[in-house]
Amino acid sequence: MPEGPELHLASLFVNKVCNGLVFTGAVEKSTVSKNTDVPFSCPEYTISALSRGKEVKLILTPVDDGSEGIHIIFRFGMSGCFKFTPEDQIPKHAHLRFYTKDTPQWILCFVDPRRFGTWVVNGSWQPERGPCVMQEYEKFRDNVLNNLSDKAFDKPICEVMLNQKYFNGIGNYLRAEILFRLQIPPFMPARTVLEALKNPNQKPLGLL
DNA sequence: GTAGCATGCCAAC
DNA sequence: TTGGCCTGCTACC
Repeated sequence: MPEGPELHLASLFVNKVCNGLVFTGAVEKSTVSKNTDVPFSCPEYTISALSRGKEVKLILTPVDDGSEGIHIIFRFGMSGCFKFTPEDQIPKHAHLRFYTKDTPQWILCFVDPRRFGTWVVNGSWQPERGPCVMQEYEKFRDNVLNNLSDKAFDKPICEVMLNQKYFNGIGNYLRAEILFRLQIPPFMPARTVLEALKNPNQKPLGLL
C-alpha cells in the first residue's frame, strides 16, 4: 500500500470520514505495539489529517473547552493504513484507535499487520525528508536541481529515487514504474539524468 | 508443512 | 553495508 500517493489518499480518507464527527475519550493503543502511548483524552474532539511525502499528520482538536490539542505524525512502514469501522468490527492489527462519541460507536483505526509503521506524538515532519513530490512540486524540483553537486547523485538514478531527502514519497514500485514509463535506463548515473532538466528547452521528463 | 516474498526504514557493525 | 523488525500470502513438496 504505502508510497506517497497512498499516504495522501489516507489523509483524504481521514478528512472525509471524520468530517463533522466528534470523537471522545482516550486514544487506545494495542498491547503488542512498541510505539509510544498517545497521552490524550478529551470529552469532545475532532480529527483532521495532512500528508507530506511518506508521512501523514493527524490533528486532534478539542471542541470548545479551550484545552490543548495534539497532533501525531505517522509513517506507514510496509503495511500501514487507516480504517473506519463500527465498534464490533475493529480489524485485526488495529494498533491505534480513536472512538466517536455517537452511538453506535465507530472507530478510526491505524491498522498495520507488520508493525513496521511508527508514530510520534507532537512530532514534526522528519527534517531529513525533502519536500513532498506531489504537494510541493516546485520545492521538490528546486531541491533536486539546486543540489546536484551532492554526492548522493553519484549513484544510479534507480537508487537515488529512493533517497527521501530528495524524493520524499517515492518508493520501490513508483521508481520502477516511473523509470519504465520514461524509458530511462535504471543504472544511468542520476546526475546525468537530472542535469538535463536544468535546460529549459529540454523536453520535460514526466517526473520533473 | 515450508520457503520465499512483500509499496520501509533504522541501528549496529 | 547488513541484518532486524513483523504478518500474511502463494507456490511448491
